[in-house]
Amino acid sequence: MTTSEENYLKVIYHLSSVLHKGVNTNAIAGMLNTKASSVTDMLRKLSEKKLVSYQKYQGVTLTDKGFHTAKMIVRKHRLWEVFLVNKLQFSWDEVHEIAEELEHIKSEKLINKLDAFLGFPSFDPHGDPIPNENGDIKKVNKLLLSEAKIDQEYQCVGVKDTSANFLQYLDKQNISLGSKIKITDKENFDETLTLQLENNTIIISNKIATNLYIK
Amino acid sequence: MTTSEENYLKVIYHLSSVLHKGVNTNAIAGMLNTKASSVTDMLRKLSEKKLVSYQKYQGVTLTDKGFHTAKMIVRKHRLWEVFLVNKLQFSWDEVHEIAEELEHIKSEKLINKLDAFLGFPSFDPHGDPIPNENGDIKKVNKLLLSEAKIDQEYQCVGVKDTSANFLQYLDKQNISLGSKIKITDKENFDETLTLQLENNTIIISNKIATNLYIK
DNA sequence: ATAAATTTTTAGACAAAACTAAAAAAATAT
DNA sequence: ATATTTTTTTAGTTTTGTCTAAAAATTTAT
Repeated sequence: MTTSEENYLKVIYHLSSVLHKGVNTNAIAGMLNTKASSVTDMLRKLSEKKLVSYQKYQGVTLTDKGFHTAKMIVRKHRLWEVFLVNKLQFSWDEVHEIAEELEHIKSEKLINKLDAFLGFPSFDPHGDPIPNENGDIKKVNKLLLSEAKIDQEYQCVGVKDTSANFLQYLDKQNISLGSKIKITDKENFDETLTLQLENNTIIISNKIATNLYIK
Repeated sequence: MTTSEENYLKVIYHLSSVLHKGVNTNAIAGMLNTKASSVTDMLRKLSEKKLVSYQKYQGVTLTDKGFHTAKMIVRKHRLWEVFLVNKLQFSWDEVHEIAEELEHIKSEKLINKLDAFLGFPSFDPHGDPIPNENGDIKKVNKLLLSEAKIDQEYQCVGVKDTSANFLQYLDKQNISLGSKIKITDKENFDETLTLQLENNTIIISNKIATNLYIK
C-alpha cells in the first residue's frame, strides 16, 4: 500500500461520510490537488485491489476492506495528533501537516503501543473520534453552534474546520475543547451570535458558528 | 529531498566514516540492495544538488552540506529509536526498521521537541551517539571487546552489529548496555573468551567479541 | 427533446527511481 | 606490457503517479 493509495482512500472515506453516496472524481481531485484524469487512474487501481467499488462515470464507494483500511489510516493520523499535542506540546493548529506524514508509517505494533502510551484516547485534539484497534468509533451527539438553542448552556466538543487560521482565531477568543458556551443573543439579519463564555462575552459571525461543534 | 536521496546520503555517511576515503559505487549498491547503475544515476543527481562531490570512476564523498544533512538524518533515526524503546517499550532488536521510516518525517520542530521530550539523550538504544541540533556528536573512547585486556573490568557501551539476531543473543546472555564485563580467559587457538559478568560466567566466540563495544 | 455545459475517461507523455544489457574504464594478474 | 577481470558508466526500459489535450458520457438548460 503506497502513500498515494492511502491518501486516496482517506479522502474517499471523508467525502463519503459527508455525502452518504458515491464520491465524484472531481471531488477527489479537488481534495488531493490533482487532476480528474489522475483520479480515474487511481480509482481503477484501487478497484483492482478490491479497496473500492468503481464503475466508470458512476462515482466510487469504499468496499468493506477499503473502509477498514481508511479507518486505520484515520486512527493513525489522530493518535499521532494526540501525541504531538499532549506529549510534545505542539499547539492544535500545528499538528495536521506532521500527522499527514506520520499516518503513513507502517507498523501495527507501533500504533497500538502508541495508543497505549497515550492512554487509549477516544478523541483527537480537534475533537474528532479516534477509531480503536478494531475500527470502532465512539459516537457523540454533537451539533453545530449555529443549530444551538438560545440561552441554553453547551460545551465545545470539536471543530469542523481544522485550518490553522480558524484554530488560531479560537485561541484568540479563548475558546478550546471543553469551554462552556451560551448563546445570549442572535441577530436576525446575518445570524451573528452573542456568546456568554466563562469569563467574557464575545460576538461571532455565522461562519464561526457553523464550524464549532457543541453538545 | 526525497526518501531515496536521504537513504543514499545516510549510506555514504556510514561507509565513509568507516573507510575514510571516497566511497565505491558497488559498496553503496550493496548497502541499499540496488544495482550499481542505479547508484551512478543517483550520484549524478546528488552531485548536481551539491550534496556529494563525485567524479566518474573516482568514488564519492559528502560535501559539508551533504555531511550535515546526513547527520541530521542519523539524528532523527536515533532519537526515534530512543522514543520507541524508552517510551513505547519496544525492545532494542525491534526498532531499527520502524526508525528507518520515521527518520524521513520532515519537521525540524518535531525532532527538536522530540529531543526535549526524551531529555536530550546522547546515545541511542544500541549505544550509538546522537548528533545534537547542530550536528555535534559526543565522542566516547570505546573499544571492541576483542581488543580488551584480560582481567580488567569494563562496561558494555554499544554494539557494532545491530541485527535482531545478535541483539537477541545478547538478551539471552543477559548482556545489555551498562553491563560490567571482565575477561577471565582467552583461548589462543580461536580467541574464544571466558567472561565474568555480574552474576554468571559465560563463554563467547571471537565473532561476538568483535561486535561488542566496551570502555 | 435536443443543445449546451459539465464531468469523466482515454490516449499519450513525463519525471523519479529502479532495472538489464552492453560498453568503457580501471585494477589485477601473468 | 599486455591480457584478463572487475568495476563503473551508458543506453534503453519499466513502474508509479502525475500531467495535458482530446474524446466520450452524463447532466443541465432551453
